[in-house]
Amino acid sequence: MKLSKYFYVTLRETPSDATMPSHIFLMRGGYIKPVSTGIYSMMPMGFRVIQKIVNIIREEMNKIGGIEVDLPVVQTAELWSESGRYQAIGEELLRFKDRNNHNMVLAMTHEEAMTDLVRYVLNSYKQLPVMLYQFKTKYRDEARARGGLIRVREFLMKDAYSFHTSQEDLDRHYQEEYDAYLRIYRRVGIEPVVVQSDTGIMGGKVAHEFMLDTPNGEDYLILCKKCGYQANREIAKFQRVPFKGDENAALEKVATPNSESIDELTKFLNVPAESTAKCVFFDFEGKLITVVVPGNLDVSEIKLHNLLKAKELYPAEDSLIKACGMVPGFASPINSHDTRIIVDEAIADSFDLVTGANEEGFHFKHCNPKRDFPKFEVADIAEASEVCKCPCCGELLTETRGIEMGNIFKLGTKFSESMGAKFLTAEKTTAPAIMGCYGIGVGRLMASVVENSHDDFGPIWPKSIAPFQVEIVPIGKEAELVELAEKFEKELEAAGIDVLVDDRDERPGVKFKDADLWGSPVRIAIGKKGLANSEVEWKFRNEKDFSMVKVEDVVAKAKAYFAE
RNA sequence: CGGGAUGUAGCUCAGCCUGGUAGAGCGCUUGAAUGGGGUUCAAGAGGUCGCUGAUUCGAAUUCAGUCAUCCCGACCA
Repeated sequence: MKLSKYFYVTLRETPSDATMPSHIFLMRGGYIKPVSTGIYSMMPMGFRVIQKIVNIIREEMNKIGGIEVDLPVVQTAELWSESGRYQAIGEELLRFKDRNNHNMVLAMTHEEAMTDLVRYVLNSYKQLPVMLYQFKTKYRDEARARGGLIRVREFLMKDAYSFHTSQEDLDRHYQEEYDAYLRIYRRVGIEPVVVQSDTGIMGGKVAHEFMLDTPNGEDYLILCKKCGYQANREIAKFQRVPFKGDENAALEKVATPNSESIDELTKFLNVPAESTAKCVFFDFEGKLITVVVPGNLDVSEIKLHNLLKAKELYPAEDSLIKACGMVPGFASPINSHDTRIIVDEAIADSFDLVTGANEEGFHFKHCNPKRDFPKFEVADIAEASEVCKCPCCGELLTETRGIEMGNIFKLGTKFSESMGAKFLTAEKTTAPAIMGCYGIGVGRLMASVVENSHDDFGPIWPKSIAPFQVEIVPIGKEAELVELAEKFEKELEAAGIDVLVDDRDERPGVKFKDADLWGSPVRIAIGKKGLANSEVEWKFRNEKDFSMVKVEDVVAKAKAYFAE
């Protein structure tokens, strides 16, 4: 490809609204063009990368028996009502009416449509297992799109769905998907961190997320460096270390003026945070939920969501807290009423705690929850952090941040049951198919690769997905330079290598800066000086220095490098 | 949905406080010199200052509303 005939743009300056490296370089290199919040056009440079990622994923899906299909984005509300998700999902699902006034949605995922397809065909256990997948646009009306392609509203996703006759067969295939995912990420140069994750609106029990470990990540990950326990912080478990002082000491009210926060309280009383019981309040369907966790930990709202099976959960207003007999800032379940009390496991086994007295400016010392609290439930409700111990081996946990590049779920029969994707077993009984689903956001993966691999000048693409694998840069416009560039272009393309020739009448500096933004693994500069010795300059994008290569060796060297 | 900020040339921004003929750099067009990390010179093209309304003799500038975009938080298969 000759650059003079291509459709491209590069930006000299960083767009004012971009902060993440992937966003900056995808904009500056002319890979993407914003159209609206979280909605982007793919320009030719970006589309080339997307297509290469798609091909890698397709190869790996086919390897494990996947069969490609293509389902619609525009779907009826009726279909989503069958699974219950038309009602269960909030504003993230974009709803609208067609000209006949029918309620419609833009699909944010395809479990319903895929289950609908399978039930149309499925009769017998002999047809299972089957795994269907597609590359399809999803629309999610995100409350807050951000970070270029990291979190968008419209995006291309590879979504796969498997259907099985038994849990064992799902387990077997789930492992195949897991392994295929590892191969996919490694082929684009990323070693993912795989964590246990929440199943959210998908339902199901087991799920894993494939994360890029990066300080720019939106998700928090809890890792054990010793035994390998890895989980999304949302659901991470940890060993409780109950605080145990004097079990029999009587409640004692102490004045704690201006000590509304745990920080102020522990300083005032000179006690450790883990010896305090912190109350956090939520409004669940109009009723007050009182959650009690150790003062050094936070409540995991996801764990609470799952425990309550809540669709919506909000922080409680002070008026609601007071109506139940508690005083914000000085609260505890002691003497409260009309509230469901959920106590973290650590608190349930602790005693001699400091907690609120439900009176402005006062706390209780020596609180023993089992003795002093009204009836309460015990649950794993606190959020894991770096002060917590591994649930498996007891080692101190570490925390890092990640970008979710993909996920896999064991769905079970949530959709097949509700939508009637059933089959006749060998025993002549009817059973719903057992399902799994597996997703990869293609654009987010492209951005993740840039986050993972770039320098101050642009992306450093792996050769598997670089828009062009070789960029040829003639320095000057003498006929012999141009002719040699064309010769290289023809011969390399004949060898199946993607080549970009910068045939513009531009200064070398301009060409090199642009080449860095396009990140080809190999750059070949053809200059008069080198040509005097029949040599050209060969430079790897990920190395600082270049080497001189004889003109006659260039094509063979490139072939060898890209054959690796 | 809360909090903060920004909308002026293709891009990055100044001008606004204190109202009076629309600015710079880069990019683009033409010409010339140059030619190994965004070179230089000359001549040009390009903007109803996000939109609507109000105040005023006069609004990019003041006021009100509205739309859009970004950042932080909430939310997020």
